[in-house]
Amino acid sequence: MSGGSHHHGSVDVADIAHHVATQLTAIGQRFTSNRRAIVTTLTAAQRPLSIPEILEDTGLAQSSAYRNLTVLENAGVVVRVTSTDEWARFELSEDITGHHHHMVCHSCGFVDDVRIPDEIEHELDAALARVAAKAGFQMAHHRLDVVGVCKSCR
Amino acid sequence: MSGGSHHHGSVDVADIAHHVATQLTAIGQRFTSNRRAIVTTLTAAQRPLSIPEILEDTGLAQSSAYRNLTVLENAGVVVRVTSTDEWARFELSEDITGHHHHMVCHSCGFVDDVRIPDEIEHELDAALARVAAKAGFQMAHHRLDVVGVCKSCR
DNA sequence: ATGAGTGCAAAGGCTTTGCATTAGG
DNA sequence: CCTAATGCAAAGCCTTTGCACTCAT
Repeated sequence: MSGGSHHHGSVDVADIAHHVATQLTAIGQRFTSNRRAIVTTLTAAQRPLSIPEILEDTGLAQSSAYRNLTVLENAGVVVRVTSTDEWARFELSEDITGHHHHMVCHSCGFVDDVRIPDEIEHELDAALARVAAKAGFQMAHHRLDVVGVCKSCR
Repeated sequence: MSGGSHHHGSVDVADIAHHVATQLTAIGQRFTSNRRAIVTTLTAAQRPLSIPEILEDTGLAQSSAYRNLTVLENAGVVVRVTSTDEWARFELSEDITGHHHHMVCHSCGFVDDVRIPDEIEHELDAALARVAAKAGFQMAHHRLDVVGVCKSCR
């Protein structure tokens, strides 16, 4: 409801639901209450969440969580994030949150969002596209993680 | 034996075995023939390999591969790399190969090494350390992947 | 001889899938 | 009504572990 405007290319928080509904409709899927619950939880978290965290917050069945997250992933509104532990994490796509990167805790697997200056971002992206193309690789996007120790594990 | 000198901070290829032996000894482990086979395979590959690839190349039992890779990881000479598929990949540590990043194929999971100009690397590292610290995160290192489509999948 | 390493098979743990039931259009 | 979604339980799949055997010191 409030405080979402510090994201770079994000849609306004109040429009997230509408955006998600549109994306789901586009692939012939409904915006059910469970899917709404997941989106609400992810929106509030402002960071990638693990399945246990999502289940605790939404009360969904495990299989429903996995299945709906897959649907939301196919709709392009959720992405799967890799941490250092054995759990997958899920967050809203950059269409919604704006481009950002992650800090992952090597000790507990906690993941938080982080943003770097646009100038460095652009330089980096250009350099990556260049070296990738030289290797016959067609770049879609880049992933950048800070690996380290989080506040609570220090 | 030849052509390893283009790595940035790498040890000479001929010294890898010696380096690995030293690292293993330091943690009270032996440099067995299976471990030597894994190191040889990873050295030749010049890119992160999956377990099936390692097994095919070395003929090891699956459990031996996993166990020895864990030992080599603890010795600091092998690192586990995340791709887009369900398989873990393993490669020699940057102590041996020099600092680099990865291009991962979103279609088949193939991973190859890639390097970016030092200047950008340093800028990036400084920026990351800065924003991480501001968030109470102690950065150990960064991970940077190009995600896209590899030569064979285009 | 003696402890580490090896390989086979079984178990673990996250994720996916089958199936009967429920709910939304 | 009728298809999609849900939840429980079971199955899958990568990875780890138990255990007996082998090898190196």
